[in-house]
Amino acid sequence: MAKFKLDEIDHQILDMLIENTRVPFTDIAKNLSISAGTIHVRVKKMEDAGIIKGSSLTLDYKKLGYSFIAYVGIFLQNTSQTKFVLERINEIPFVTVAHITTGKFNIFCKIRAKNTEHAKDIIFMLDDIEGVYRTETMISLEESLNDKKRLMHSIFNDM
Amino acid sequence: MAKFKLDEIDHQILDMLIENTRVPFTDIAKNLSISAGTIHVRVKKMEDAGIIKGSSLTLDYKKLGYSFIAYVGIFLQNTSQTKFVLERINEIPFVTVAHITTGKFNIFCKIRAKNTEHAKDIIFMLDDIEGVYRTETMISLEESLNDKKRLMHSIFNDM
DNA sequence: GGTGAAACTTCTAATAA
DNA sequence: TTATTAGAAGTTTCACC
Repeated sequence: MAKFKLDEIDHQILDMLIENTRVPFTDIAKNLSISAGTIHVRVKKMEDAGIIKGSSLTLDYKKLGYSFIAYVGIFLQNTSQTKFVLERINEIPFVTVAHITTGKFNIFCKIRAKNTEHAKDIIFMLDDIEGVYRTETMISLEESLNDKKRLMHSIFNDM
Repeated sequence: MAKFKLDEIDHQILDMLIENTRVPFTDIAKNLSISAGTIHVRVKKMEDAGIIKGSSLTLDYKKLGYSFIAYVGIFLQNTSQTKFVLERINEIPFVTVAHITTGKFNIFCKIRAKNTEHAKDIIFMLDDIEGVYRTETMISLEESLNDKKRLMHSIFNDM
């Protein structure tokens, strides 16, 4: 996958959009002292290049009653079942992300649940998938998300 | 944390905004056959309630040259150092999320790097934090993200 | 590459129902 | 709570640097 070249202006545009995707292009334009038309063209270019894949809301799942997070490591009976099991896992909506991994586990996923009771149901669903040998759960007591903007700065300064 | 009540209309508004935060309110209004003003009021209400915490871009990190993902489990010498170590971890921009966990590890984090060489540097940084006893790395060979919209449907239908 | 202005679209807040 | 409305604001295109 080729590395796409972003210049300082692209980077500053991304910086503002990362914080708030609905910030008006006119505001970005004022901030960077360039025209709104240019912002539009550059954002479009980054979208066309696939750098910007989309945008999404950040929701407060705790307020929605989903405050339980856990990671579940999955051991398979046989690695040939990886694809099949992964597909089954992805059918469970409360699994937010799944990885095929090297190391201890064959598959590794993150779940978001209402509470321990609900998490238990989800883990049992994972255990019940054909080909799953056993699972190992790590409950998150506290999540701390890192700043996306800071990651982008690091990426950018490395280019 | 109280569970916030969303009705069917709120839910459908979120559905559209989750897919694309810049979708015009007039489009949402047309889709739901209600006025754009109402969309505006409802979105504002969800923002005020903190349900919508913000919005962010989905970027293609692979295209930016960052295709390496790994999870790192951290064992501490002493759990009293948890807060201190977590703070040091959060200073590393390539750590995208960190959790205090029960189970095998004391702290568990996800890193995003350019390649194995770069990942090695990050893991060494983690190892070098005062209070870290040892780390265990799981490399992601393939990541599959679950659909946010589907999670919201499950949450919504459960209300 | 970028600008600036025109034409078009969307937002937002006040008012009314 | 929702709809309407109208002025303000934002987006997008395009001729021209």
